[in-house]
Amino acid sequence: MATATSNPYMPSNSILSSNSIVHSDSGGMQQATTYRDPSKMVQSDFMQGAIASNGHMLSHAHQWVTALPHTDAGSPWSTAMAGSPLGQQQQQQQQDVKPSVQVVGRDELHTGAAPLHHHRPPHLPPHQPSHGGHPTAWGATTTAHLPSMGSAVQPLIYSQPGFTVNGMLSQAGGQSLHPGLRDTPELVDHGQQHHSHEHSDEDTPTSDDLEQFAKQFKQRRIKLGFTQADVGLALGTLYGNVFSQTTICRFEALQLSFKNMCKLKPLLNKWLEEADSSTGSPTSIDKIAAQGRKRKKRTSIEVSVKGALESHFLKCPKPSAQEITSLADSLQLEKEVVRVWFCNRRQKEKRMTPPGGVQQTDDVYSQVGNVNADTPPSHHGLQTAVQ
DNA sequence: ATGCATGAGCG
DNA sequence: GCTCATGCATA
Repeated sequence: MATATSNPYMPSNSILSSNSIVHSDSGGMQQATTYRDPSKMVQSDFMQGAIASNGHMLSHAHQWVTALPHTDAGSPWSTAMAGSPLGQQQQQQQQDVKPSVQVVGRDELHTGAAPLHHHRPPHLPPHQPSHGGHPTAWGATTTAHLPSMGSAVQPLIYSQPGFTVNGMLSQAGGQSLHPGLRDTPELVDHGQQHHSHEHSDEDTPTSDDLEQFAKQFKQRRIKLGFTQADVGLALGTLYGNVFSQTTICRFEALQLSFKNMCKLKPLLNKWLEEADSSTGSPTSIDKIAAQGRKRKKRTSIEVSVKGALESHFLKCPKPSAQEITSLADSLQLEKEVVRVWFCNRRQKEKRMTPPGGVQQTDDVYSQVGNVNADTPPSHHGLQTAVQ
């Protein structure tokens, strides 16, 4: 596995910060937390790739995992991404890790990809490592947020017209989820998206475009022999923004918000072009070295408890602090856990592909008010088929 | 592939 | 405290 350690980014301060905080959180007794293991290795592309080889994990006991490998490293750009420099990076180590070896997780297999070669997308010298890792409560590294894209650099247009979620719908752009939401600008909306269909990346794509692109993207990616993790890493070397396997996966499955999909599409599109044009050189980026940081152990909520939460959610998606407290109390969960659960549940509601997978039962065909982006359901190919 | 978590922003 | 973008850790 290679945890190489050689990365351009991140010096080595990492390892030291680890433990110390064990912090047993409040109750501590969550009934269901599973204590598993923080394996100490980098999991780079783990699952997707082959689990075969390793796969073992050990278990530790604290709740707060200590030092995990964290790829934050990839995120050097902390806030300063402006233009900085840095560059150099050495790519490479030895490569080919994935394609061939890969036992290939899922997709790759059935689709039949049998990549023999790997190409290596040319890396550009993008980010800079600066980023100070300021230790925060328990850890340190910063998070990877890219200010850059969010605001300045990228030209995105956030449109979020009537997009809302198809599944749940909340008709009209004002979705039911209430408040805050994005600012909801009305900027886009008017004009523009209706006639044009094939926009590539410049204009705001429609849900259909995104769905189509995602599907195509996945196919190409697989054909080329790259895993989702590879792509995420490549984006970092190419553009300075590293993404995890999770994000790529969610993009392909349309499990991101419309806005987020729009933001990522151009990047992935570019990678695609790069990828299929460059045939041949193998590379594999390095997997970033482990970083130390403490993260709360993932709480595992029992099914029955989940059911209860789910049912409360249906009644009230946004419980007040008090309600959360009492709910937490009755379910014997930490308040924070419950709060986060609701946040995540709400977020799920906003994805392009609805939570239950179930779309609104009825009119899938008769769409009503969505003018533009609207829901993909119509012909939704739903990712179900694929993955 | 997904569940729970973190953290930047924004009130 | 929420939303939103993201990701570690998991199943």
